[in-house]
Amino acid sequence: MSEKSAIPKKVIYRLSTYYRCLQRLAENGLETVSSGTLAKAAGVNSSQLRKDITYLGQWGTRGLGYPVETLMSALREVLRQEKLQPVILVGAGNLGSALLRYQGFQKEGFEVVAAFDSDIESARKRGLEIPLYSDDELDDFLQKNPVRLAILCVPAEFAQGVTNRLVRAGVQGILNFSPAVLEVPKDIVVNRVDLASELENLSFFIR
Amino acid sequence: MSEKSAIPKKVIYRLSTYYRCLQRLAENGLETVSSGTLAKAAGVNSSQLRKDITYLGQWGTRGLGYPVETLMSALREVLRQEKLQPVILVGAGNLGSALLRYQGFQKEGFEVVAAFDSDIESARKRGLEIPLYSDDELDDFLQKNPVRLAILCVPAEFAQGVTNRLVRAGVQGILNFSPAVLEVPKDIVVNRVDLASELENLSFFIR
DNA sequence: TCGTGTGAAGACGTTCACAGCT
DNA sequence: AGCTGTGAACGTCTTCACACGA
Repeated sequence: MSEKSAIPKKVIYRLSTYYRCLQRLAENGLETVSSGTLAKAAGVNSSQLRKDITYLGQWGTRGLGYPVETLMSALREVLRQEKLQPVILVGAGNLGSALLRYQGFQKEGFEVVAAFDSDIESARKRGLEIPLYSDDELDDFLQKNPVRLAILCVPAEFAQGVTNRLVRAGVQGILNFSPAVLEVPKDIVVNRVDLASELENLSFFIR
Repeated sequence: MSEKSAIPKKVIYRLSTYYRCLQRLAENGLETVSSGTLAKAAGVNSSQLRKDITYLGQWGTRGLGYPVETLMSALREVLRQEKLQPVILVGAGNLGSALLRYQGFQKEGFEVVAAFDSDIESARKRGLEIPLYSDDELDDFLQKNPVRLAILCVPAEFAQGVTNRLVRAGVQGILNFSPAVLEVPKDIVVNRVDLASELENLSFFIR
């Protein structure tokens, strides 16, 4: 994990949640909000929320609460939502093309600029609107268009190989949807999302 | 969270990972594996792995390691992978229908038995092969087909309402893809997967 | 000697409780 | 009085280090 910032990963996730809650409050015309109110909306303890927010500096007014707009722009800055971030997606199979059709990333400030697949013909058949390239063109593409974030949806057995190429080409963050555990240099960040594990986990905890 | 079991949530996630790593090892004909080897494959510390495994009982042989097959069946039992689990999906919009096309849940022992959407006509146009119903039929369906797990992909503003109906109809675990924070009775388990937050998080930690 | 199982230590994250500002 | 900011207490998770069995 990068040593640049002292904000823990868990806090960053919560800050995203706070931001979304603030958006709703702002839509309702609210101008200030107390830690208690915002905490309830975000499903956390109010002192945790206060502590999380002090990572951004001191924005609150004692006796009053936090100014909604100011807090939101502080969050946007920390979360790098200020500008559109380009992202590539590797592995346009079932899950990959599913994610491409899903427009949620775009809405949150990310633009998927290209997709790569080893079997470009099958991938084409899925009728996607994003520029689609063969795996072989990955290195070329990244040389011409430096992109720092990649979404990885290839089968587990290819995940490490593709990862190595991504890292060599300068990608610094990988959102890994394959069930594989990736080995990367320690300045590269990997977030794994394992959909099957999430269901498995639920299935364990119900009764 | 259910009090039935003393195994922490984080451990359950790791057990899923160990299981997948063991599958690979078993394919290669390995019969026993040491904590060190398996830990490396799973990307964790070896004493953590040993501690996690003792939640299942004592399966290892000192000086030798763990018997691969035995350990796998112990894991299958704990993770409830023994039998196919029925699941419903609510919200067949962009993300929902994307997940339906993705066959990964099926592969891991879950069967999506039905999908629900408020706008059944638009949803039909997406050409899905799973039985598709209107939201109104949710309660009826669950009365006739008790299902304990639901995947929730509706927009944030409808998430709490749908959740309430799911809970009333007997659903006990919800995999929540909407960015909303859900309020549920404490015997109901919710796992949230927020795709945009995952990218945001990466984007924060790179440099 | 090799590798598990585990108490103890340490790191990390959360909650409490209250001083101090408005 | 209301609410933030924060040290201190508490709890949880991870790692260490070593006794003990094969």
